[in-house]
This record gives sequence, C-alpha cells and structure tokens, in this order.
Amino acid sequence: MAYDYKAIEQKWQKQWAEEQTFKAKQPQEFEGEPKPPFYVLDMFPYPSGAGLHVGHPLGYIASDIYARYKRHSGYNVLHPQGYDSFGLPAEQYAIQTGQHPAKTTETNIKRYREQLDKIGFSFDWSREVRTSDPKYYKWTQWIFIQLFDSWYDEAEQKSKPISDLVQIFEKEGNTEVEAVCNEDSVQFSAEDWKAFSKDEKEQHLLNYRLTYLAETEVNWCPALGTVLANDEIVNGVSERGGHPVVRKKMKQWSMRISAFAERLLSGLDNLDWSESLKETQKNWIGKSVGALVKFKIQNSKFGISAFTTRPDTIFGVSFVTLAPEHDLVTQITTPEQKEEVDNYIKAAAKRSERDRMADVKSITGVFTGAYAEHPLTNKPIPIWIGDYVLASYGTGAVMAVPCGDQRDHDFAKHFNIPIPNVFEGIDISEEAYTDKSNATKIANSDFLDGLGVLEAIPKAIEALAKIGAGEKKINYRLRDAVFSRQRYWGEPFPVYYVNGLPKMIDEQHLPLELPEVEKYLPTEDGAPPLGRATEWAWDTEANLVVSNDKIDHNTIFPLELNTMPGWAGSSWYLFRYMEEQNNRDQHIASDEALKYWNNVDLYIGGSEHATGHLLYSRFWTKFLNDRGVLPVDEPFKKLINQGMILGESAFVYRYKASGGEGRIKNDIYTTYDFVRSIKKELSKSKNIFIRENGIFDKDNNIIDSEIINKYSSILKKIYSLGQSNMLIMERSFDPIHVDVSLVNTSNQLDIEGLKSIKPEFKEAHFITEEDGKFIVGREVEKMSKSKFNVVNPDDVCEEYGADSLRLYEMFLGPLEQAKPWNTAGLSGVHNFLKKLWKLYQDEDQLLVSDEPASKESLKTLHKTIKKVTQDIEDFSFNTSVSTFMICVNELTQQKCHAREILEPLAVLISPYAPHIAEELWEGLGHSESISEVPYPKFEEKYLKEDSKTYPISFNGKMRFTMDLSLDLSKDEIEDIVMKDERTQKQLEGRTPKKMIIVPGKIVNIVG
RNA sequence: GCUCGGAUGGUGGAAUUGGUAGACACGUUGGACUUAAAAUCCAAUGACCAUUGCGGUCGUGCGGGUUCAAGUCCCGCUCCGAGUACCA
Repeated sequence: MAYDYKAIEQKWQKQWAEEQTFKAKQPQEFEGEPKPPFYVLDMFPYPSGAGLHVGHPLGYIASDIYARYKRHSGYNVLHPQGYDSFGLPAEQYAIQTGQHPAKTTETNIKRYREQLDKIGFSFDWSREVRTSDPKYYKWTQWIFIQLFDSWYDEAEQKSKPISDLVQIFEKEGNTEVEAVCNEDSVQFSAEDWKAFSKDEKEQHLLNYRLTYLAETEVNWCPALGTVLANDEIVNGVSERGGHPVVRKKMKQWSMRISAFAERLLSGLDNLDWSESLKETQKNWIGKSVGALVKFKIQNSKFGISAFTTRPDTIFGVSFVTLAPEHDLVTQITTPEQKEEVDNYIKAAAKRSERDRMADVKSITGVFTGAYAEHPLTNKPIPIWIGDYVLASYGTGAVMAVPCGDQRDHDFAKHFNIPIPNVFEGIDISEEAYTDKSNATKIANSDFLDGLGVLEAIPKAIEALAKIGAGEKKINYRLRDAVFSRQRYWGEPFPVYYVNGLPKMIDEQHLPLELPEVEKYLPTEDGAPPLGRATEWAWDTEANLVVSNDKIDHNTIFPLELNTMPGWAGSSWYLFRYMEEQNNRDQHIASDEALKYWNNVDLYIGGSEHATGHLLYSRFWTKFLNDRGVLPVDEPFKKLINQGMILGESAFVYRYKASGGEGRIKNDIYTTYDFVRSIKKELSKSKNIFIRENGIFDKDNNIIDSEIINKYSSILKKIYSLGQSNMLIMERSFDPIHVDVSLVNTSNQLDIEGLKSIKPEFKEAHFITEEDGKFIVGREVEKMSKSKFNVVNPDDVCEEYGADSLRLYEMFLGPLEQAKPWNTAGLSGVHNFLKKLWKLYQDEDQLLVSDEPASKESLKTLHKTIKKVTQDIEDFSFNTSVSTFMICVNELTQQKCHAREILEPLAVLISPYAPHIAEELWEGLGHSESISEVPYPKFEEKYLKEDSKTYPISFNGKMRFTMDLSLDLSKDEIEDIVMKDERTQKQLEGRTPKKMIIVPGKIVNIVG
C-alpha cells in the first residue's frame, strides 16, 4: 500500500473525535492516585471572517507537539481550545449589513473549527469556551462584581472585601488606613463617615473599589466611536484601523491595576518567560524610585507636589512646570496671565496625541504669574505650564532642575529662566548634566555640598521630610485601565444606576444578557449602541430586565449602556477550561479542579499581547487569588512567543507611460528580470527613448549595450503597444501584487489563470521572456489578504496532507523567529514521510520483521531518541525534524525493518506527524491509539563508541582526519599522529612547538 | 533617543561548555529509469585557484583583540527587526 495521506488523515481524525481520545480527565475520575497534570494552552483565536492562514497554526502545532509528547510521558494533559468571540470586526460587519454579530461569529467559528480539525490537533474540544456565550460571560460579570466589592490594602499588598474597609472607616475614618485610592479623595474621620448620607458613603467608597466609575481623561477614538486603553493605541493612533485618538474627559469604569504594579513587576522574576517579554512588561509598568516634593504656593492655600528621581538636585530648582490639564492651573493663574494661559490650554487640548508626538522638538509653555516657594531656601520659584509635562504621569507637575535634566534645560534656555549649577566642576552652559554616577559631587547646595549622588539623595529626602515638604516615593508609569467601551458586541456590565450611583445586580441573577437592538450604531445623541435597546432597565423587585418605559427610579432603574473591553473575557479563560462543560454552572471551576490543574504550564502565542492580555490576566489572577477564588497568583508559568510567518508576495511590473507621451490603451505588464535589467541600464543613461527607428538615450544617441540588445525585442514590443515615442525612466514600472496561488515554485505566473479570475487583467498585455515564461518578482511581506500572499492551510492539507503541513511549519526555522513561507520546501518533508512509510511497508506487504536489529540501527535509533527528546524540551522543533530525516535516511540505507526499531520510531514521531504514526502503529498490529504509548527510553550503551574520527589540525586549520581508538592516552595519540606521513608532509621537516590533544575531541599541532 | 533581538551558501536554516563551519531541506546541474512526462533513485553543489590526480587560498555584517584553536568570548562600529518614546 502506498502512503495515502488523505485516507489516513480522515480516518484518524474521525476516530479521535469519536473516541474522544484527547479528553483530559478530572482528578476524581482516576481510580487511585491521579496522573500528574500538565496544562498546555494556546492563545485562543478571535474568529475573524478571513479564516486561518498558514501563520495561525504555527503556535498551535508547536503546543500540540508538546502536549502529545507529555501524554507519551505519562501526564494527564489538558490541551483545550476556544474562541475570543467578542470583538470589533463582527460588530463593524453588523453595522454595515445589519446581521447580528452573534450570527457572523457563529459562522466564523464553524469555519475555524473545520480548518483546525483538518490539521489534526489533539484538542479537548469538550471543554471549549466562547467569551460571547452568556454561560461564560456570566462569570466575567461575576468577577467584575468581586472587583467592585474589593479594595486594596497597601500595607499587606492584598485585595480585601470592601466591607472590611467600611468597618475601618467606622472606627477611624480614612486618615490612617493604607489603601490604594483615587488621588482626589478627601480625608474624613469616623464621625464624618457616620454623618455621611448613604449616597455620600457610596461616593467615597468608589474612590477605593478595585473597579470604579470616575470622570477620567480617556483616549477617545472618534472613528471607532469608543474609548481605548493605553495598550490599544500604537504611535498615537488606534491599533485597529489606525484612527486618530484624542484626549477627552468622560465618566468611565476603570480597573485599579496600578495597585498591583509592584506585584506585577516582582512576579516576573519567577516566570519562565522570554527576557524580551519580561522587559516589555517592566518598561510598561515603569517603576522609578525618587521623592515627592511639596511646594507651597505664595499667596495661596494650594500647594504643588512634584515627583522627582533626583531629590539630590533640589537646590538646582529654578521653576516648576505643570501639565496644561493640571487642576491647579486655573486656580493659581494671575489675572494678568489669564488670557495667555487660557489660550495655551485651549491650544494644547486641541492637539491630538499624535500631533504632540510629531513635534517633540518645539518648546512651548506659558508663565502662570504665580510663584511657588522653595521648601529649603524659601526663595520664590516661578510656576509655568508646558505640554512637555504629562498629566498622566506622576502628579502632572515637574520640579524643574535645568542643570540636571535636558528638557528642563531646553525649556529654561528658551524662556530665559536661570540655570543654577549644582554640580562640582561641570560645565552646564550648553547642555544638562544627566549622569547619575556617584563620582559626581553636588555643589552650591548647602548641606549636600561635596556629597555623591547616592549619599545626597537620602539626605535630601530626610531634610525635606523633617519639615513636611517631601517623602520617599516610588512612582509607576502603569495607569489604571479604562474598562468601558461604547460598543454593542461585548459583555454588558451587571450594573444599574440609582441617583446616578452604580449598583451591582445580585450574583444569583446573572448573566445579564445582551439586549437586542435594531441598529448597532451609537444613538443620535451620542449614547452607546445599548442606548437603542428598548428593554434595558432593571426591575429590582422582579430581578428582571424590563422595558425602558417602566423606569420609575424607585424600583426600576436604567442599566449601564457601556460594555466591557475585549480583554475582559480573555483575562480568566484559562481557568474555565479546568472545569468540564456540565459542571460549570455553579462556579468558574470547582476547587478540586482548580487545585489539581493549578495554572498553565506552557502558554504559546503572539508577542503582540505583551502589555495587554498578558498583563491584565496576571492582574485578575492575582486579584482572584487574594480573594480566595484561585489557588495560584500567576496564570502562565512558561510562555513562548511564536514568530510570525511572513508571506512571499509576487509582483508583476506595470509600465506607466509618462509625460503624456506614449499613451497606452491597455495595461502592459513586464517581468522581474526585465525591470531589474532595465533599471540597471537606467542607472547609466538616466532615460531611455524608444522610437520607430531605434532605442536612444537622452542625448539622442543610439544605445548599444548588452542589456538593451538583449531586451530590444521586448522594448520594441512595448513600443508597438503604445502610440508614439516612449520614454522609460526609473519610475516607469509599478510593482503590482498578484495572487501567489497563480505562481508556481519556479516563480512562473499563470497568465491565463490570472486573467480568468481577475477581470482587471483581462485586456492587459503580458510581455513574457524569450522562452514564453513570465517570471514574477518576489518580496517577503506580512501575510495579508490585501497583498494577495495568503496561503491557506486547507490547500496545503489537500495537496500534501496535515502531517506534511505540521512538519513543514516546524521545519521552517526556530519557533520564536519570524520567517517567510515558501511553498517549494513542502515537497521535502512530504518526501520524508513517504520514505518513513516505506520503512514499514512496500506496495503490497508489511516489511516489519521480528529479527533483532543491527548494532548500527540501534545506534541510529538511540541517537535520534536522545536528540529529539532534548529538542522537544528546548522547543527546538526545527532541528528535531531534521533529526528524523537523518534517522530515516540512515535506516533506509541500513535496510532496517526490525520491529525493535520501528515501533519506538513510530512513537517518537507521533507528536509531530500523528496521523501517519497512528496508521503505522496499527499496521504493526496494535489496536489501541498510539497517543499514550510510553515514550521510548534513551539508552547510552547503544551509542558507546570505541573509536573517534579525529580532526588533525595544524595551527588551527583542519588538514585531515584519523580514526583513533578512544582508549588511547594523549601520549599514544601524539605518537601515532606524528608517525603519520600526512603529518610529516604538513610539517615539511619542522618540529612542532606544541601539540594540543583533547581526547575525544581534537588534535592541534602548532609549529 | 533608549531597551531587547538579529546578521552564516542561490534560499530556509544546522553547529553542546570555544574544538572538523555550512547538518537537514529547498533550488540548481548532470545521470539512471521511461516512447514521453510525472514519480522514484544516484551523483555534484560556499567562492576562487589548480586539475591527470594530490591539493591550495579565502570565507559566518565590518574593524580590532584574547586563544594552540573564535560563527561562538572581549572592545569598537554598520545595517536590519521588535518594543518604547517628552516618564520628570
């Protein structure tokens, strides 16, 4: 029987599904001691309308190999899959077509599932999750309620129930408690608290809750009609669609992730993640240690706090700068300066993030007219505003030390503010001195004089603290995350409003399901799409969603109109998989299940989630751990980012007539070689003119060059298609993408095929090479529909089979590296599978024999076991595929058909190419699936060598090799090597100065 | 600007602690089989020189260095990619 991959793959995919081969067991299902658990997870996909391309399964294949390997190694493996099914594209499609996003999503999921099934993954589909399923988002809403019901105890670094905080407030007010809270919260005593009305108490508690409703400055994206979190903005524009983003104050739900900054940072140390990913998160959290310095404002009851990392330069302060958005600005500005300041604030607010970033160079600012007081010298310090100060970092105020900070220096110079120098022997007239090494000595600074930076910092803080003007402070760049989205297709908040204050729906009445709306757009008066729902009010007595016209603000109240962001559902999904479908009603997952599975042992996905999903899910995990819901405080122990698979785009080159000459009726397309050669010629002659009587350069001389002569017939053909004199210059050829499926492995274009599927090419002329072939140009780009370079895994499975696809994706290169997809290489791995097959059977019979294997074959096998096992542990899948190739090549050479070799080989290869492995295993006479057969054990004894082929080097250069016994001593080796005539020839009579002999490695003769 | 990666044949990429650079595969060329093609098999394939054979020189982005020995370690650069960006 020949290797019939189609039949084999269909057969086993069907069998795995029917027998639920890859269903993970819950701990209680074991009789006796449960197997050790191992949890392998992929970042679940958003089911987009475009379907999968070959880049998507890369990570899935890698994790599948690892999951299967772990099953062979005796683990109970949890390897689930699901869908992150809330999201923008389905909603945009709904806006355009009116089709309910749930319907689009369902269709797309079906397509994804079909594509995934064809690749033979060992997913446990019985545990599938979909974030848009009410049974799932019930628990997303539940977690939201828990966050609302919690505050953060800074002293213990732990989230606690809000009822504990209420007790503290009753006893001592909020003056003593170390709780993370909004900066604008005011102090109150126990008496104050007791005197507060119910609503006032609620209002104060919102300042402490881990999710809170507050008027905050948000990133508003008008084009998408929604706010965006910081991680959803790239280079000042929205990550999706690249739309501009402006700053706007809005009442929004926020997540107090900043409370967890320190734990999110220090927790990284214990994670097995790539350094670059940890680095990205570290930068995002942005911890800096310094001091908070308080300045009094002259003739004012207000004061300014500014964060600085250089309290040692406190005597160098010559002005203070506030962000234009700073609350104090309007309060302290003097009447004389008011107009100028107001204008500046208006202008600054109008500028989008992008504009502000675009001209970092220009220095702008305005003097407020007010003066602060230096805390140590009591000298007046002018207060300025400037948009180089960000409202969102620190306190939105900078104590400017122009001698020690370049931006302050630039600002001071620009506005002629004095630049006092506090560094001993340093010239700061041209630029600031930013070096922080301890060798620098502080000067002109009273009690700090002569101290190094490191000694001066604590001393300065101490002096400031003594007079109540400062304290040590750690500042984080990480901001609280905006959690509201003005969209339809997301989780509804389980929130209704009484007197404008948010109330949670009781847990037992969840889920609060998305209402129907007739359109998915915002309402005419700018409310989110849920504002269009007619049934969107909460009846607090019946505990039901009821019609809006029943709202009486007595027992029936309006519901929240925003929905949750995409990262809500993905922040905890890993724990949902731990529970089986029919046990999911009462909890996220049972305590036994959570305890047994713990967290994800191996997580594979794209690096684009470094600061979004991966940070938020760490936050939620820590929170749920604090509140006793989860037994772990990190979600993902080991994480690998798979590299992107790039597409190899194909180009034809359209001749573009220029200057009104040579107008062309139908497009003319030329080949890569032609364009490349002509461009080379153009680098010499600038312009080329084709006329009736020949080809000329710009001075009207006939061009006689190799290239022109070679292509003269093509040039004349182009001429004949045009209408008059033709000019060819550098920019005469536009590269145009053509569909890669119409290009064969030798880069030849199927012109007729192109014309038949793309009408715009129908009338076009394609100028082929002499041999009639049309060769396209190729370039590596990101795989995308618009570049016509997408390769669909279905097509690969059809032509070569899933096992070939799996092997090839791994063979392409290191998992974490970006690499181009080149279809030509597929035949190599496919041939390998055919060769493997032939070891077991030929056309009509099984070749496997029970004869003992040769020593050689055993060596080949064990060499392979050793290398492949090591490679899997190192996630070096590309090298294990070549190891298999070497193994099969050797066994073929040895004509090995011994069962003793072929059985373990089938197991070894089954994680990589599971279909063929199952088929071979069955052919060997086994009735059970190969998936849990114990992994072959490596035995050193088969690799024992008694001789080694030594490279014999002279001055470090290898000249020849010698087979020598490994038992020989250094002296004996020296003896034999020196006697060899080739050695004598190399030495040409010289006596070696030195001989380096490393037994088992190398011989190097110096001299 | 800063941080982190990376640079090896025509191509994708191998190369334990420094120890035979280019494994494996693609592509290309030649050959066998075939009426022919496909498939399969065999051989060659870093560049250059030499060639009857033996062989030699250069070679892992560039310039230095350490070492018996450097793709690998050190110093200085160039280019490419990713992240981040007025962070006080």
